[in-house]
Amino acid sequence: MPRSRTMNTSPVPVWGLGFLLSQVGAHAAARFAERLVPLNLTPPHVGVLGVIKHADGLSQQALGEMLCIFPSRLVGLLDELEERGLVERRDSPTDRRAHALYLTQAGRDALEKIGLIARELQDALCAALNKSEREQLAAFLTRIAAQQGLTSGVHPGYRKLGGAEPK
Amino acid sequence: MPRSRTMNTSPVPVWGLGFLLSQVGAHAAARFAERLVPLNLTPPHVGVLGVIKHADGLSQQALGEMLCIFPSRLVGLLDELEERGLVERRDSPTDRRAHALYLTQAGRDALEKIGLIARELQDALCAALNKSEREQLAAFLTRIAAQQGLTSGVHPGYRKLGGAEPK
DNA sequence: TATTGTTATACTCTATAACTATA
DNA sequence: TATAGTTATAGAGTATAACAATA
Repeated sequence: MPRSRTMNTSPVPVWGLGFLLSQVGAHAAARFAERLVPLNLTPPHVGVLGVIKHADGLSQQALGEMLCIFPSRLVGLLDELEERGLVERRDSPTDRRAHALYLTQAGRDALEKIGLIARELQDALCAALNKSEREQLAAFLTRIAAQQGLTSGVHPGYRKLGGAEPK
Repeated sequence: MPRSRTMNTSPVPVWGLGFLLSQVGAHAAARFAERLVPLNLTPPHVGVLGVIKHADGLSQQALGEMLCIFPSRLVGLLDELEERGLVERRDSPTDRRAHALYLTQAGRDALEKIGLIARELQDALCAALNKSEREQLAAFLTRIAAQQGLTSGVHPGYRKLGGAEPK
């Protein structure tokens, strides 16, 4: 009886594709967080920056809904980003209760660096795959994400509660 | 200029394959945890059960090293599994300080149910892919996991600190 | 003196609730 | 009366440190 080509040398059972997705995904997330440390940022910070970049002037309320982050949590994240000079809270022109969020130049620069980090990480993670395999993998994951109702750019790890989607 | 087939309808930027892996992986993990709730178990519990099944009689020390879990944390996890009647702490025959860990019949039954849950989840997660695509995806992820030094069955989420591998 | 498992404590992250000021 | 943002508080999960029994 022939052994399978990918022999299991581990002391523990294999839980299938679900486990594999989760395992590799957690690894990717950990490596990303690691590479953000020199920038003094965390993945949720990056999520916030990314949304503001593409929706300049939005309110904290709107931002929280997009990322499924509680308003109270956003306060801290934005405080940190503002301290570091990456984000500005301006007064909303239409509602004196609300803030309008903007990236500073430093914020845009940081996003550039983050994009570079993400590309380097992608290369490192996919070292085992050639170009066409990477494209296939991306296509598979994109289809899964779409079918599962995941929103592009919204990480379940930002979420409040069980990973609900933004409205 | 033709639009790509997988149009990005999101309010936020796409961070590439690393983000996609992490996003889909976190989703898979959340859905798995969700399906474990009726069994009154969490993913770390499952990791522990899986290792004990394949290394009956091992010590807490050894178990912790395999899963990269701190001994003090293991105490709580094992307390819960013992309370639920899934695991037994017997006296080690060779070292009166140590415990030898064993699954009960209920523990083995629970692992059966968990296996079923994992297979159902896999089907749900991969609804967008046909059989051969799932196999390709599994092959890609297995290669990535191997190249990245991940140990089969050891989830980075169990880990102490930055996702180090077991010795 | 080192190691096994335990307990007690602290720390990090996130959610909940209460509050202020506007609308 | 409801909403935007804030503050204060609490909870979950995990790491660190100190400890008793045994090696």
